[in-house]
Amino acid sequence: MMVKLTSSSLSLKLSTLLLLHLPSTLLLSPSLIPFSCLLLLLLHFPYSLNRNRKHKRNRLKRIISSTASGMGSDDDDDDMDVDQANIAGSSSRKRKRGNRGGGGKMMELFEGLVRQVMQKQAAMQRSFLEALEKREQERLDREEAWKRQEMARLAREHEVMSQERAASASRDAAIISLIQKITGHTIQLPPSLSSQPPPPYQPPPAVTKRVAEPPLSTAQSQSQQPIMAIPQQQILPPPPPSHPHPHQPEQKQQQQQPQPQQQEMVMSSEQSSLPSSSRWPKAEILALINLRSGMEPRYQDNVPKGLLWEEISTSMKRMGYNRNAKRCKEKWENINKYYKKVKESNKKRPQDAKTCPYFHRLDLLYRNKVLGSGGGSSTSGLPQDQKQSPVTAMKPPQEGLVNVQQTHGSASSEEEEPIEESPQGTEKPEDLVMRELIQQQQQLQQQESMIDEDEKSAAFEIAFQSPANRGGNGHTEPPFLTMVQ
DNA sequence: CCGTTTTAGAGACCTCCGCG
DNA sequence: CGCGGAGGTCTCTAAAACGG
Repeated sequence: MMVKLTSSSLSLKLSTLLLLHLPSTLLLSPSLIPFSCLLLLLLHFPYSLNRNRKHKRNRLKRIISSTASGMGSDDDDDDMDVDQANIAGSSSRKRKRGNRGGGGKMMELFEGLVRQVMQKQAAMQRSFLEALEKREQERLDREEAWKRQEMARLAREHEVMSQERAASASRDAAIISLIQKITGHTIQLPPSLSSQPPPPYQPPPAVTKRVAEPPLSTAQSQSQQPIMAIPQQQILPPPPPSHPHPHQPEQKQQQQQPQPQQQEMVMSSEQSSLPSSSRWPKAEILALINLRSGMEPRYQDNVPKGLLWEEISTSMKRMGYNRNAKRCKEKWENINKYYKKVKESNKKRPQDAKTCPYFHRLDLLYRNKVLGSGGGSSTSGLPQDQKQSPVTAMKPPQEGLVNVQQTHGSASSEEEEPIEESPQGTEKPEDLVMRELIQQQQQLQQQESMIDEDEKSAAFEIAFQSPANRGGNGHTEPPFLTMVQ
């Protein structure tokens, strides 16, 4: 009876302990599994006692006593002890002696075992929590280090940007002073640009995007100052109209106009490698207009036109376009013819002017009297608004400045007429180059007398450094500060 | 998406006219 | 009469438009 009570109370304790601790114990420590199996086996005993009380009471006593004696020496042999107790019925007399006081020992034994389990589990929980805390601390340390690195990087970038901005500002100042010295005019800088304080910080993605945009300018692209358009227009390249040697102006142009020529050469390289087809590529037409308009002043006298077209053909061949003089002359007449035809008919042309990209150039040439009565065309068919007096054709530098400011997107209706039908936003780089060339030629005639040779060459260099980098839409910055470097 | 049709741009050639 | 410029016309071609 005492054994029964003891067993039932012990089973209650063990079941509670097992419910509380056994799952985690089993999970955390595989070495404790045999011991847990023993506990489960012990939980089964009350049912057995209830079923066969009379028959199995002695048997239970034997089992418990044998188990207690066996577990004292070796925990691993618990199952074997139970089986041995069941089997060894013949040696019951020996085991009766050892049965006295077995309940108290078992209690102590199981309590000790439970305590061990709980201690082990607590130790494992502590180590687990310590590991978690350690990992969390490491993660926080890494985050802190990364934040510090990011802050340092941003600070470095900001500093570099500030330095670049300062350098470009100093270059601008030097160039503007030089231009003022050359031209004798005081340059009115746009207040938003001249007095613009540097922004406190620009996010790096925007800066990198802007730097990557202009393909030809590398170091100057950071300056991002449309200011540079002003000196470009006030400094004039000197293609001398009355030069004794007809070939030299083109050579000079090609030497001192590296970027536009490079552009055109790149554009024409794939075309010029092959014999020129019947169709004139756009770059070729533009080159023809450029050459023809550039030679116009030299052939206004009694010079035979055959020489002119031979020279143009030679220049075209130098640029990679294989066109003979007859073809050049024919093409020139055709484009003028078509231009006038369209102008007379007032036909609505598509704004993109994809098929006739040189219209605005011709428009400008006619308007500026670069192409006057000669040049394979007459102004008889032109609309009246395109006929201007030579006074308006020879614009002072300030008008050129206005023109370029329009080119760069600033809205100004002061010009007598929009340059052409195409909006400013769709203008292409070569168009800008051509327009600048024309304006430079006009302004040159005015300023030739007041510019000595050294200043002229310097101005020429400055002016021709930039046009190809100005981009077509006015969004890219004109990096004319290449000359400073 | 693909084939066909339409349309405008452009090349080539010719003729006419003015001028020296 | 030769030369240069202008005008006209034919033809080709590429892009746009359109329909199945």
